[in-house]
Amino acid sequence: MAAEVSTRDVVITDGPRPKHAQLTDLLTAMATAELGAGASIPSERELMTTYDVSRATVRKAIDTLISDGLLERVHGKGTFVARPRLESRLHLASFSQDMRRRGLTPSTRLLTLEADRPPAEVARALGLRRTGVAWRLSRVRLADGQPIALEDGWYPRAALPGLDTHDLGGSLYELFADAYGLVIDRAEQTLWGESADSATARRLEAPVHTPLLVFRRISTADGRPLEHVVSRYRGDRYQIHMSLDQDRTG
Amino acid sequence: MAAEVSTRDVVITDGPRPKHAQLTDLLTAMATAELGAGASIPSERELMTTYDVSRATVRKAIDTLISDGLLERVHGKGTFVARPRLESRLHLASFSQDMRRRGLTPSTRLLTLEADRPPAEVARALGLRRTGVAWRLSRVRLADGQPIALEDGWYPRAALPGLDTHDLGGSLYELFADAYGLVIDRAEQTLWGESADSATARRLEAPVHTPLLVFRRISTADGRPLEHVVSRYRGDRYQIHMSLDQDRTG
DNA sequence: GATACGGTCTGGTACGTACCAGTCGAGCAT
DNA sequence: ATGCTCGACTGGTACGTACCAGACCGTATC
Repeated sequence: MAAEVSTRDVVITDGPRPKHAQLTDLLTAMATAELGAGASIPSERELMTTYDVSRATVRKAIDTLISDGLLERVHGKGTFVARPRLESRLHLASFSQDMRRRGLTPSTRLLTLEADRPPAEVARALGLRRTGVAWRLSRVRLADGQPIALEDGWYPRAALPGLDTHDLGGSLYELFADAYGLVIDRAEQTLWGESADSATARRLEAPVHTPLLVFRRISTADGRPLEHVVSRYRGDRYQIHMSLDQDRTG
Repeated sequence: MAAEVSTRDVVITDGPRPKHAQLTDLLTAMATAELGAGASIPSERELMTTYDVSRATVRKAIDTLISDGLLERVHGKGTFVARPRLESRLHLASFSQDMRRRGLTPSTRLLTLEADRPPAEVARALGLRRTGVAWRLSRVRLADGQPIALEDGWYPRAALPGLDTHDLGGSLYELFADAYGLVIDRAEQTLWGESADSATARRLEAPVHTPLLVFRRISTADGRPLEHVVSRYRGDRYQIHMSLDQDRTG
C-alpha cells in the first residue's frame, strides 16, 4: 500500500474553507484514526506552531470537537479523545406518550369532536360498513405549550361508545386501554411531505410554506382497526430517528 | 408580587466566577424568562456595551448556549432563542424495495463521483482512517423516469477500492454485496422536513418551496460503516410506509 | 410597482497580547 | 527514602484590533 499522509504533513491555508474548520477536520482524523479513545492530542501551543494558526483558532476547532463529543479537556493536563456515547431506542406510542418520554409536557387544543359518516377511504380502513358512523376528532397537539402537530382522526363509534363523554386531552391509547379494554398493539403508517397552507400555518403558529411531515396512521387492537388519523408535524422542528435492520425474510 | 430584577440591572463583575459564565446565566434567564422561543436576544455589540465585557466574552457565552441548544445564530440577522428539536423512532423499508413494490422502475442520473475528503461529521460517522478520503457520490434517483430524490453520499475508499470503475446506476447495496462481499445489514436514519431551494428544485424538476423529506442515513455492514448519505425526496410525490409494533419490553 | 444600490445593522474569522490556574516531574533538602 | 518547592508544561480567561460576509431597509430610478 502506498505511504499514507500523516496529519502532520497537512497544511492549513487561507481559502474558502475557514481555518478553524480545516483544523477541526484534521483533528478529527487524528483523534479517530491515529490516536483512539483516551489518548491525548498535541497541546494547543503545539498545534499553533505545527499548523501556523493562532491559539484562538486552535481553541475554536477544539471547542467544536468538544461540543460534538469527540474530545474532552482537562485543565492543566491536556486534551483527550473522548470515549463514544450510548444510544437509546423507541417504539409505538401515542403523541402524549412520545412527548412524555422526552420530558416534555403534552397538551391538547380540541378543535372538533362529532359523530359523522367518514369518507370512503377512512371507512374502508376502519372496516366500517357503508352506513357506519365514526367519531371525528381534530386536535392541535402541543409540547411544553408549543404547537407541534395538527391531528385529524376518525374512531369507530360502535367500538368506542360514549367517547365524547371522556376527557380527550390526553393519550387516546391510554384511554382505549383503560375505558374500553382495547390495547393498541400495531399500526401501519404512511408519511409524506406537505407545505403548510395559511390555515394550517396559523394553527401551528408557523409561517406559510413551512415544510410539514404528514403521517397517516391506521392503528389496530388485536387486529381490529380503531384509529385512522392524519397528523401534520412541523418538519423544520420535528425529526424522526429510526433504526433499519436487514429484512429477515430476504 | 415583589418587583423582579431585570436582567438589564445585573452587573458582571470580576470575581471567582468567570465573566463568560455569569453572562451565560444571565442570557439563559433572559432567554427563558423574558423572551421565549423565537425571540432575538440583544446583539453581540449591544451586550458588550450593556455589560461592559469584550465581544469575545459575549461570543463565548453565546457559544455555550448554542452548544446547549438554547440559542441559535443566523449570520447577518441575529441570535435567537431556539426551540428544542423533537424526536421519535420508527421502522422503515428501503427506497429500492419501495419503488419495486410499487411496480415502478428505479433509475439514476449520476451527478458527481470523486474521491475527496469528507466533512468532519461524515468522516466521524464513517470511522474513517487518517487519510480521510471517501468517494463522494451525488445522484438524482428516478422512478419510471420521474425525479424522486436527490442523494449526496459518502463511501470510504479504503473499504471500497475501485468503486469508480463500477456501474453506479443501480443499487449500491447490491454492488457492495456482489463486488466486495459487504452486506449492508443495518442503518441509522434521521428524517426531517425542508423546503426546496432553487438549485434542488431544478434538479428534482419541481417548483421552489416544494416540501422535501430529508433522510440522513448511516449504513453498516457487520458493524462497519459504509455509507453516509443525505437524500432529499419530493415530499409531495413520495410517501413512506412503515409498520409499528407494540413495545415488547413494555 | 419593481428593481437596484448603498448604508447600517448583524454575525463570522483571525490574529494578537497578557495573565491566571491546574498538573506534574525533577531536584534538593532533610 | 520522603517531602517540599519550583519550573515547565498544560488549559482558562479576558481583552483588543481589523476585516469579511450576510440580512435588511430606505431611497432613488425606471
